[in-house]
Formats: sequence, C-alpha cells, structure tokens
Amino acid sequence: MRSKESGPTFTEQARRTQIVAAAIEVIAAAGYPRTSIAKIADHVGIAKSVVLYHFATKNALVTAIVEDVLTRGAAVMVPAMAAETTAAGKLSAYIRSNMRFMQVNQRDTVAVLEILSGFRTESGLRLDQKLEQDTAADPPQGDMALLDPIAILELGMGRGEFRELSPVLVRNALRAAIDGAAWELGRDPDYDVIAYGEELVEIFARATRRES
Amino acid sequence: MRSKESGPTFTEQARRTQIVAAAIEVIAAAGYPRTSIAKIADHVGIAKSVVLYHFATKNALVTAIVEDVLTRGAAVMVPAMAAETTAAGKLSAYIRSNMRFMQVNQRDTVAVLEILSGFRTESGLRLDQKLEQDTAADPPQGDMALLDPIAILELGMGRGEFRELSPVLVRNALRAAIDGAAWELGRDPDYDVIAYGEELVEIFARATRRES
Amino acid sequence: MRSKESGPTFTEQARRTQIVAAAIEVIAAAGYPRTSIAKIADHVGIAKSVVLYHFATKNALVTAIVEDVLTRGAAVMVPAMAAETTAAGKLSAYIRSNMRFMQVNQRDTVAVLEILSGFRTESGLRLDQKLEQDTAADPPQGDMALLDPIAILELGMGRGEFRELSPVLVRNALRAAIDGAAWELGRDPDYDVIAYGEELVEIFARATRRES
Amino acid sequence: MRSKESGPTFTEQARRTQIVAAAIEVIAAAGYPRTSIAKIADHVGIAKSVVLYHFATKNALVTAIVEDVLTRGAAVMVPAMAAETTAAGKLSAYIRSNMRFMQVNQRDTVAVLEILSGFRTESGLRLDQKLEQDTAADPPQGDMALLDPIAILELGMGRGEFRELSPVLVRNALRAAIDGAAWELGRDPDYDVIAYGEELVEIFARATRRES
DNA sequence: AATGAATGAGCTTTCATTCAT
DNA sequence: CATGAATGAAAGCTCATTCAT
Repeated sequence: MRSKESGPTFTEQARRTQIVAAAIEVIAAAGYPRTSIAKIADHVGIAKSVVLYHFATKNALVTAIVEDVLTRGAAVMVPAMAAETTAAGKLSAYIRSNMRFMQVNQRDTVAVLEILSGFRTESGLRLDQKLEQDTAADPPQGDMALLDPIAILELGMGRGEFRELSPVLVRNALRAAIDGAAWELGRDPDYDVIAYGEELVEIFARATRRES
Repeated sequence: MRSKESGPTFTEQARRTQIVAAAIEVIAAAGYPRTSIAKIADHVGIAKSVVLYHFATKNALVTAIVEDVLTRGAAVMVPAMAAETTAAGKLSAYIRSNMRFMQVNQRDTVAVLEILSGFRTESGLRLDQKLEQDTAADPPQGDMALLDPIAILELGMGRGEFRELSPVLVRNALRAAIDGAAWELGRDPDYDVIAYGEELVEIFARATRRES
Repeated sequence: MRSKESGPTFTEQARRTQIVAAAIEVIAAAGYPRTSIAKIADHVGIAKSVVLYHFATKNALVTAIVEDVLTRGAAVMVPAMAAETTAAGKLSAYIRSNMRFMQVNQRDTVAVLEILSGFRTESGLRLDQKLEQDTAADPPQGDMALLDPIAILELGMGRGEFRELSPVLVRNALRAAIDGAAWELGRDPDYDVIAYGEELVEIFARATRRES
Repeated sequence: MRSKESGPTFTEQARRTQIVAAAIEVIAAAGYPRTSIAKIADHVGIAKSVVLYHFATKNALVTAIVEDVLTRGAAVMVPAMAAETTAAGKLSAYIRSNMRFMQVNQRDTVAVLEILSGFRTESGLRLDQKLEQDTAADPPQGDMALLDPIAILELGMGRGEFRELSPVLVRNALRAAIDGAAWELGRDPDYDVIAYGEELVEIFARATRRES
C-alpha cells in the first residue's frame, strides 16, 4: 500500500509522458490552433477521454508541455553558461546551448513556439502572460531566473566587457533572433540551426563588445 | 450592367476596405484563433454573410489583410531605402522605416503577426509558405522583391562595406529581431518600438561592418 | 427592404415557436435534466445547430419557454381575477383560472415546473432566483405583479373578509398546493385538475374566511 | 471469511453511511443535476470507484438516500401521530412532526426534494414512480403505510370530525403544501418552517372540520 | 449588393460505469 | 475492501460555409 503522499504512479507518469510526446508531435506538425484533444488521442491510439483523465483540461496539458520543455532546456543551458567566466563567454554559451537544444529537440521547440504564439486564455492572455501571473506570488527561482540573458548583459556592462547598451532591448533582440530559429525550423526541419547560432554568436559578440 | 473590364465597384472597394479594417482590429485585440467571421461582421455592423460575399472564404480575407498591410509597408520602406546610397545606410533605413511603420500602424502589424503565426491551410501550410507557393509561377516584382534585406547584405559585401557574412542567416536574424517588436507590441501597446529600432540599428551596424 | 428596427422575421417567429413547442413536449415527457438540445432538434426534425441559431444558448431557450408560458397564464388569470370584486371571489378566481390553464396547457405547465425545479445557473441559482435578479432594476409591471396572490390576501384582510393570517405563509401554501397539481399531471396526464382546483377553492375559502 | 447469513460488515455500514451523508450534503448544496459521483467521492475524500463499490450504480445510491431519509422521517412522525386520539389531533401532529423533522434535517429534506424532482430512470420514470413499481409485489408495511395522511382523513370523516371531502385530493393538497416548505428551504436555509407549519395546521384544521 | 436561415463538422468537457489489480 | 485507469456516450457550443431570396 502506497502512502498517501506518494506521487504519481509509474503507469500514470508513463501515460503522461506518452501524451505529452504525442501532443508535441501533433502541435509541431499541424500548429497549435489545429491541434485538438481528439487528434492527440488518435496519435497515441487511446480514447479522447483518456487524455482528459490525465490532464484535467487542454490548458493543463499545454502548460505541462511548455513547462516540461522549458525545464529541460534550462537543465542544458544553465550549466553551459555557468562554465564560462566572462560575460562574453556566457553570452556565446547562452546562444550556443540554446541552439544545440533546439537542434536536438526540434519538435519540442517548434511545439512550444506554436503554443506560446497560439494559446490564449479565455480572457485573452497569452501563455507567457498567464505564467507570469501564476508565478507572481511564487517567483521563479534557480534555473529559470538564470535563463534571462538580461543578467549576462548587466554583468558584461558591470565588468566593462560590454559597451553601454539597453539590457532590456538587447535582450529582446537576442530572444527574438533565437526564437526566429524555431520559426524557421517549423518551415524547414533541415534548417541548420547550428550555423544560424554561430552567426548569432558573431552578431551579438560584435554588437555588445566595448570598442578599443 | 458594368463592362467586363471595369474593376470593382466603388461601393465594393469601400466595403472591402471596411471589412479589412474591422478584421485587423478584431484580430489585433483578440488574437487570430479567437477571431471569427461573426465577430468581424458584428464589428462592422453587417451580417456575417456580407463578409463572405466580399471575400469568398476566411482564407481569402486573411490573405487580403496580409497583402494589404505588407504592400503599405513596402510603400513606405522602399523609398526610405532608395534614398540611401551606402549599404549601411540602406540597412539602417530598412530597420528604421520598418519600425516607424510598426509604430504608426500598431494594430495592423500585430494583426499580421497574429495571422502569420496562427494561420494554417488545410494541409498545414503557414501563410507565408502558401503565398510563396501561390507566387511560384508569378514571382513577386517591384517593391516586394526589394524588401528582402538579403539584397542589402549582398550589396554591402560586394562594396566591401560589410564583413564576410551569410546573407541568408543574417537576414533571418534581422527579420526575427524586427518581428520581435510586433510580438512585444502585442503584449504592451506602449512598447517603445522606436527605441528598440535604434538599438537594432546599432546592433546590426556593428554586426555587419568590416573592421579596420 | 425592412427597416432596421423591424422585429423578427415571420420565418424566424415561426421557427422559434416551433422549437419552443418541441422543447416543451420533450421536457414534459423526459424531464428537464434528460432534455438535450439534440433531442429537441430531433423532435422538430432539424439540425442541432438550427436550435442554437434561434436561441443562442440552452438557457435562453429555457428562459423563453418559461416567459412564454407564464405570460400566457397571466393573460388568462388576470382578467378572471379582475372580474371579481370581493377578495374571496378573487381568491377563488385565482385558483380556478390557474387550474383551468393547467388543464388546457398540460404539457406547458409540466414543462415549466420541470424547468423551475431542474434548472440551475452556473453559480447554482434556480431559474426563479435568476429571473428575480434579472428584473431587480426592472421590476415586473402590470400583469405579472398582479399575479402574486399576496395582494389578494392583504386585500381580504383590509376589507375584513379574511381572518388575521400571514399573507406570505398562506401565499406559499397556496402556491405550493397549486404547483402540486402540475406535479401530479407529470405523473398522470389524466389527473383531474379541475376537481383538485375545486377542493383547493373550498380549502382556502374555509382557511381564510373570518368566522362569524 | 464471514458466514453467509451475517449482514453487512461494520466497516461496510460505516462507509455507506458516510457516503450517504456526503451525497446529501452535495445534493442539497449543488442540486441533484449538478451532483456527480466524483463530487461526492471528493467530499468524502475517497476514490470515485469506492462509491460505486458500495452502491452498484448512481441510482442505487440515490434510492438509498431517499429511503434512509424517509425512514428516519417516519420514525419521528408515526409516534407523534399515534399519540393523538382524534383525527384532528393526528392531522396537526402529522404536519407539526413533519415540519419539525424538516427543520432539524434541513439538508436531508432539501436533498430528497432535489432527488424526487430531478431523478429519472432511463425510461423516464420519476423516483416515486419507480419505488411504487419496485414495491408493487412487496407493498409497504408498517410505518410507511401509516404515513399516508389519507388514513387520517378517512378516519376523520368516519368519526364525523371532518366534513365531506375528497381524501385523495385533500391529501394531495396537504402533501404539496408541506413539500413546498422543502422548496423554500432550498432557496433560503433560514426559512421559518415551524411558523409555516403552524399556518398549515390552521389552514387544514379549518379546511377539514365539520361546521357546527 | 445584401442577408437570414440552415447546416455539418468539429470542439472541449462531464460523467457513470467497467475492469484488472 | 479499495483504487487507478480507461472508456464511450453524450452534452453544450462555435464556426465557416452554402443557398435561396
């Protein structure tokens, strides 16, 4: 007899993983707005209601996907950044580890992008806005916080490595450029994200460094 | 009875414009997936079927919106670029004129972004892919062709202004960074796209120029 | 060309009437909780969506039914009561006209009872509570107000016809006893509501009159 | 292993009681149509399947609830009536003991009313009709039989206490008036059922007594 | 040029019930 | 005795589209 505190069953975990994986495939292929619970269930080969047994609502499923992928991304990126000591090194590591993750987890990346741009709550909020709201009282700690490149930019300015720049705006440009890779991947699965990443490394190295 | 050669009636044109304008407002406010023909019709104050009388399908309406906004954007950007002689000048003009257009036509910009990321044909194609396909035999001429910054990058390399770079990848990064502004505008209508644009000008000037 | 202010079309009215009639039949036969839009549509021989084209939601349909029947009931009962001068006369007329209406409109009566006892808003309100709320700022005027037998009881006490009694409690007893007939009709369509009404007339005449 | 003759286990009985109690609370609060087995299980803090382990179907649970409450009601009312010798006394005792039971067991009363008006078998029968059918071969004995006020009315007529009246119809009026209190309790938990009961005592005393 | 009416396909979600453990 | 997992049926509702007028 399992104690009441025991977490999800093994079977439960397996199914959830299976459903999340199927959902990612469907979303990456068809786009978020054209993804229904029925299609996901079909893809797994189970009944529609089974999906809703494991994820109370479609929103819950979608949130789980995003959190899953983001967490896995952070698990790769944070150590890569920590291994570097200079701000410039961290910035390059941020870009490279992100692109490597995108390359290895193509569909996951595309699916998350699809969700982030397609999802809306009943009141019209995007998922990122909803997550912000949800974590208002419970701010992200550890890995997720470290993921915002704004910290790197401020570090670089503080250390005199970087020129005077607007951390917020440069961060926005960087994130947009990186996310652009996911967009391209959605169009062409063979898009060379690594090469794109190297170009970004070059662009942002030049764009941020203090001139002699 | 109108002669066959005569274009659309004046009334016809007025209605189409009116509907496109309403659709842009609704899409920008509610997001593409939450926009229905009914809502657009309501917003104009006409019957749902009137919308479909003027645009055979929802896809046709959506395509018309994108083409309309893109054309108006090109009309502003092309002259701005043409006024510059150096590649660097053209690149800055490309960014600045684009951002100015975004600022002046906020809702239009956001709506187009919503459509480009939310729309899919029955077979799963994105709108940009569909447009490419549609114009395969009938390639874009004039303004639209000039809009691809790839030409600027190649010019800069040819003239020795720019370093060796991958025109395609830098173009992708630039487009992604610019489109990122539309994304931010969707979240916060007061986002300072002009300041963001200046930061982009700086980033891409540094990122492209040949070092002495 | 109809003017914009023109009310519902003839066709529209016909369909609405037809749907309301079908809904009453289904509800009276199967009970409110077992009545679905699909069943109603089947009963009319139209598509489910046609019902929702004419009544935006199930709630709207149900509300329309109740209002329709109640209005028709009031149209019969109010004149019957007005024709009497004494409070005792009005009380008897109230009961008799109500029972006659029930007899003639059996299914309508049963359906309304089913709805009133089975319907709940999302927040748990019963339909009568919802209607009260809806008409808080816009209190019922004319016929509906006259229908509350409380006025008769107060009149009778004022005129010295009736004994000292609690108008609210006696009204409640009277309404419950009358509604009981609808309940019986639901079980047995041949229930003699007229005879029941005469017994009620006797009961409440004796129960209210001042003793000599 | 228990011997075949032994009744339900103690544990078994406890669980059943617990589930019935929870079901009553949920039904009284949310209404029968909005009550699901899942909600009841949640309220007890057990799994949904446990409820169905103890009650084969939802119908069985609901039937058990009604029988439970009705039995407890009879246990209070029958002695109260038996203590009176005159028909008039019994009639008043019937009303008063019923109302007192309602006051003490508010939620139980409301729940039973909810069930009686909301429940339907697959074939459309109401619960009271189903119970009648179930006990056709096995007619109610003892307490339940005594509960029908028809016996009191006939006694009163036989003894010359009451006027000539239709026992069935007066019984129906009386039951409807009493059940009306449960309806009011469902709307307002603070409804003064005792006062209402006293008014009913007055009404039916006057309504039934032979005039001098 | 405009529109009211109708419709089918699809959507998310709820739920009582079954079954193996 | 208890439960997690699975499921099919049905619910209310949305929507792009068709068609006759």
